[in-house]
Order: sequence, then structure tokens, then C-alpha cells
Amino acid sequence: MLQAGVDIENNEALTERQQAVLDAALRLLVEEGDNLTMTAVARRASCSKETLYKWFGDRDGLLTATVQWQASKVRVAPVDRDTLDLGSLTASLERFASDWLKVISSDTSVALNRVAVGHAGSGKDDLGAVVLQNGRFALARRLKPVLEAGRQAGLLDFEDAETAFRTFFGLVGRDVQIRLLLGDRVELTGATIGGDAARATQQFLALFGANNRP
Amino acid sequence: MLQAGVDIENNEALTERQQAVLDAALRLLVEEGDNLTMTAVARRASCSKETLYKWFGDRDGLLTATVQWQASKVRVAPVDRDTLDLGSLTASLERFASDWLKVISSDTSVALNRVAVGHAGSGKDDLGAVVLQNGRFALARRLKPVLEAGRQAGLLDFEDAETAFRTFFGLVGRDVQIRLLLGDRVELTGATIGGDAARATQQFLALFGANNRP
DNA sequence: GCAGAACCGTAACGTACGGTACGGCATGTG
DNA sequence: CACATGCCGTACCGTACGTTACGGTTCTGC
Repeated sequence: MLQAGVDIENNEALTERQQAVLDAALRLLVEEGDNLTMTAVARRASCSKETLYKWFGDRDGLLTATVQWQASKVRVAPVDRDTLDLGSLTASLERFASDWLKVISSDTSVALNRVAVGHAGSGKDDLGAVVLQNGRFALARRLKPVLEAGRQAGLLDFEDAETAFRTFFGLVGRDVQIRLLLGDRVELTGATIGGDAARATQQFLALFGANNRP
Repeated sequence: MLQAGVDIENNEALTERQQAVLDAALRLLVEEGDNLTMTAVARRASCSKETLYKWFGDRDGLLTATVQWQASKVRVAPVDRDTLDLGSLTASLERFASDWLKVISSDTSVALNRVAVGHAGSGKDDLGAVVLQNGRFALARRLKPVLEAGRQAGLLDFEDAETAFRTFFGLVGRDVQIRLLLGDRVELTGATIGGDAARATQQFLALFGANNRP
């Protein structure tokens, strides 16, 4: 219920100690997955279970706080759009693709997505919505202005920014995320990520570049 | 451990009653998710828990048997490749895309993928591998011959069939599967599926069609 | 320096659920 | 008909874990 607990709306109201506890919970979540126990978190964080319950109210409260804490840590710098030619647009898209691939292939992302997917079935909490909000929808919010700017500059040609974004999303991610979530060992070194990002960007430009339309 | 149980390698060795039990377990899995209980399965299937343990050995054994039972039910007819022009190739690709979208948006697929993802963290069983084998890899095995035939006929142009397939996979699925797994309500009527399949096919042909290369 | 709060460590409680045992019934077999 | 087998229904056991309670210790304000 979390009648008394941290204000999960704005994660600014987290003291240092609470952040450390959530970091410990996050590390444990990456290691153990959803079958972590409250005693394990308490032991790892060197705090008492009473404190955990006082701060986060509930096991689900602790989990959501952990997920939101991790989400609050990935604040990216927005791209500058003053210079906008084909080169800078390509670089921006490749950057987005590379960052996204790095994120979804990271251990923490895989672990968080796993627990969120597992909890999505029985609607006890909204972990899925949180992960979705800070994952796929955050990416859309940051990428759409770039796409719109590209269209304004006559570099891109598309009807709907949402559909264009979803195509880009598919070209970048392909089968990587589902394979990682299902436990498949996908080789993703830095070089392959760079190559995949460049390939996805070229394919996207081939589909939505303004010069490719007769 | 499943020392004594059904032969999960070939699901032919399943009696009628066992299939009915697995169907009940499957329905319950779709409804309840991973937090289904053995007593609930026994009650739903009108069998005793003793029988469940004798047949499937374990809770994980029951789950894997259920997943494999569902996997064995989706055997698709292979496409005929005698006539191979651009029209039939397009139709085949659209058919694959539409079928795949229908599968991943179905309730059972979402439920099965959820439990498999949830279990992928702690390697107690290989649900993830089973789902992956009967999902994404089965699709690749069925689609790659079509792609190769298209290349042989001079309709497609690609270096590696695997990369071409993964691009097709991304163009079709985009963000649908992860959004569904995370509990997002994605509108997927028959019309939208058809439209998405056609769009993905056109995009794939635009990228890998032989006539588009100078 | 002291009262009170915050918090740590641990013990205790309650329950849900995986796994097992057992009595009854139905069916097949000599 | 006696007997064995297979299975249903249910009661039972053990344990893991969420949740609470409590004594002891450190921190904070006056």
C-alpha cells in the first residue's frame, strides 16, 4: 500500500542512505533476479528490515523504488540542433542507436526488464509502466525532435513521426532485447554495437531519406 | 529433476489425459501468470497433485511440459516455392509477417514469454531456450529458405541470410513484443496487423530488393 | 549530558505453497 | 471374484519468506 514511505513521484526526496540502500538492492536484483529476499537486501545494504519496511512500505514498494531509482540515474544530455546537415543527423541517429543498444544489452537493463515483465502479469504494481516510460517512451521523446528537425531541414521524409520512430526502433533493436531477456547469449561487443548502429542508421536513411524519393 | 516423467523430447508420448491436463495448465498459465499453484492446476484439470508429480516430476517439469506442449501445437504449413516471382515473394513475406504479429500478440504467447523471461534469470530450467527455439529461431528456419530462394531468383540482394532475417524481424516486430510483455495495451486488430505486415514487407523489399541497387 | 528519535541486528510469527502420504473408487486382469 | 493398478480428493508436513516486534546502539537537538 505504501501509505507511509518515500515520495516515489520525485526521487529528489531520497537521502544519501536511502540511495545507498537502493543501490544495494539494485545490485542484488541484477545478481538474484526477482527471487531476492528482503533479508538479503537488508544484509547487503547493512540495514534492518524494519527500516526497509518503514521507508518503502512493502516488497513491491522496494522494487518500484529501486526501478525508479535506476531510471532516475539515466538522464542523457539532449543533442544540439543548431547545426543540422546530413552528417550531423547521421551522427545523431548513430549515437541514439548505439546508446540504446548499450542500454538494452546491459546487465541492469536485462535484470530490470525481467522483473518488470514478470510482474506485468498480475497487476500488483506498475513496474512495466515505469520501465516502459523510462525505456522505449523516453527514447521516443528524445528522438522525435531530431526526426522532426530532420524533416524541417528537408533531410527526412515521413508522414508520422511515431511510425518513423517505431521503424527506427525495430531496425536498431531487431531481436536483441527479446533474445537477451530469454537468456540467449548474444555477442555484443563495442565493435558490433557500433556496426549495428551504423547499419540501422543507413537503413533508416534509405527508407526515410528525402533524397531517396523520386 | 524429472527422473521419472513424460518424455519431454518428443511430445508424441502424451496420452489424451495428459494433453488435457497440460491444456488446463496452459489456460491457467494465461490467466494467472507465473504465480499459479500446483493445487490450482490440479483443481482446474480435475486431477490429483500426486498425478501431477508422478507425470511431470516437478513444478518446473510441469511448466516446461506445458510450454513444449503449446509449442508442439503450432506447426505451420511450409510455403510452396515452385512459383517464385515478385508477387508470390511479397505475398509470402506478408504472410510471415502477419502470422508472426498474430502469434506475438496472442494471449498465450504473451503469457508464455512472460514466464520464460521470468525464469531466464535463475537457470533452473530452460524455458527461455524452449520459447526461443519455437519462436524466433523457428521463424528464422522457416523464413530463410524463402529469402534464399528470392536471392536465387534474382529478386533479393543480401550478403547474409541471417542479417537479412534479423532486419525483417525488426521491421515486423518493432516495439510490439516488448510493449506487450511489459503490460502496455497495444491495439492490434486484424486490420492493423495486415497493414503493418504490408508496410514491413515493403520496407524490407526497399532495403533488400535487387532492383533497388544501381 | 540527556531525552528522544532513528536505526541495526535478530528473533519470532503467520502463511502460502511445493511436495508427500493415504484412503477410497474405478477399471482392467487372472 | 480376488487382486493389482491407476487415479482422484484431501489431509498433512516442512520450509521459505514476507512482515512484525523488540532489545541494544548511535545520532541529534536542547
